[in-house]
Amino acid sequence: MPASSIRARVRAEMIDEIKAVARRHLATDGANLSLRAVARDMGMVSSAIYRYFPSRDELLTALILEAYQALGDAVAAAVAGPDRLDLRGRWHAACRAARDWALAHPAEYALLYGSPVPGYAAPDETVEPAQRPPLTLVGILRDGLAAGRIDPPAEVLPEPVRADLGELVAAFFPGLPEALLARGMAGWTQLFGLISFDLFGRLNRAVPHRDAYFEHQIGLMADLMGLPA
Amino acid sequence: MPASSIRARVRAEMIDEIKAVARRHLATDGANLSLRAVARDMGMVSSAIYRYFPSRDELLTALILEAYQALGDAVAAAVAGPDRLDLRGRWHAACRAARDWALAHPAEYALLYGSPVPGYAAPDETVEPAQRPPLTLVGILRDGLAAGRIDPPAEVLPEPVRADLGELVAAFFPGLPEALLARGMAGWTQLFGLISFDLFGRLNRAVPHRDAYFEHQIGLMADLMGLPA
DNA sequence: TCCCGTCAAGAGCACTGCTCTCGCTTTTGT
DNA sequence: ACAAAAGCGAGAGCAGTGCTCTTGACGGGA
Repeated sequence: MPASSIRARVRAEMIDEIKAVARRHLATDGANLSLRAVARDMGMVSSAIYRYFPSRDELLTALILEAYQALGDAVAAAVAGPDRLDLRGRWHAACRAARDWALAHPAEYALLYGSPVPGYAAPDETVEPAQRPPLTLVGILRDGLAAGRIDPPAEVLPEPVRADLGELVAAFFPGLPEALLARGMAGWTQLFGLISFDLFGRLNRAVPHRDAYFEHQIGLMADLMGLPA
Repeated sequence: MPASSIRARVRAEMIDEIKAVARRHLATDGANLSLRAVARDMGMVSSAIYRYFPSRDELLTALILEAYQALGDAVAAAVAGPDRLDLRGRWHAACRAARDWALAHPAEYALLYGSPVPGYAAPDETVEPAQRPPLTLVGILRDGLAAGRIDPPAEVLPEPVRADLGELVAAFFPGLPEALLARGMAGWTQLFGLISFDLFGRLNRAVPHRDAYFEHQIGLMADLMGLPA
């Protein structure tokens, strides 16, 4: 008796192939990719797809999970590249990795960070992978603070904000000043905004040299977060 | 002979009603609203809609244009409220107006700033209205600089960035230092990111008090842009 | 060997955007 | 005032969609 029966093996390969074909369709059709078209591309009848994914939304969820995984891995790998205390280098590397991944997989990025798909509600299993990129970014600040290379911001946060961020600090970065977390989240927000504007064509006419623009704007946020030059 | 014939009057009313019904459907169906459903809601047959909008995309374009107009008006009105030299007040008012409009019209905001609709290419007529909000925001910086209340940033921009932003400066804000424009665009990017994260549910679990969070993060960007307290 | 579970296939339902034709009414030109 | 032209709603129809259900064939565990 094989550890995985022939059936199970074939089934796993089928699922992988469906996801691969669906990813291709995602690039042209966005979130309303067609199961029938995927089935056609695979030489099967549409109803057969439902043996592997009980609905179109489940297929979407699988693609979303894989995309989060890929983006999270890319950012994590980038952040681990430079010396641990080269804060600015790590910040830039992480941001660049996120943007590069997005430019290489625009449809998947849009699926993750674009408008929510009308009838679709992201299941809970997506929340943890979705948190990885911002957590990785803020991790740079944690490291810098621990090494004494970042001075925590002087400002005191107004109350409801401090309490909310305090919960996040307690859960993910014990000891991190809330004001520093706030600046880290600003950096993450800016990164998302820069990538989205770029990808969704908002800079098309205005800024021809988008790589350089991105690097500079990312550097501005590094200043705001207090990363030493 | 009436200045506008009965037919023309009825036609204009029809177009308005179609847009109104479509806006309602937008809220539930997002960008894939259905012409047939709109027609059903109006008690007509689907083919009749095509007398008024030659395609679904044209209807979308009309909705997009009106949405840009509404958002642009809201931001412009907010910016004109406070004293002209109350830079921080104007910045906060403008950002708040944009967010309020987005929260009141989430589907329309998603149409403007969410993932691009798959088969749809925004016609040229949308580019000017799309520029209004950021131009209004940077206008605050122009006013502050002219009044001597903002010190232009000390940094020198790396070359391709300076040249690109120089074109924008020449076109829209003659005399404005490119570095200041860069910071204004960072503010606009951050505003878009904050609203999107809020609207697309990315803060749901993490930040319960989103109004206060928004105000604080917007204030951070005011600091970055050099707005005096 | 037998039988149960899995599979692909096909038909079918309700829906979509869009086109075309058919009559009817309003507007326009003479 | 009358006819031609243009605008209009209704309906049928085409190709496509997600999804369900039934049918028949095949493989693997007992």
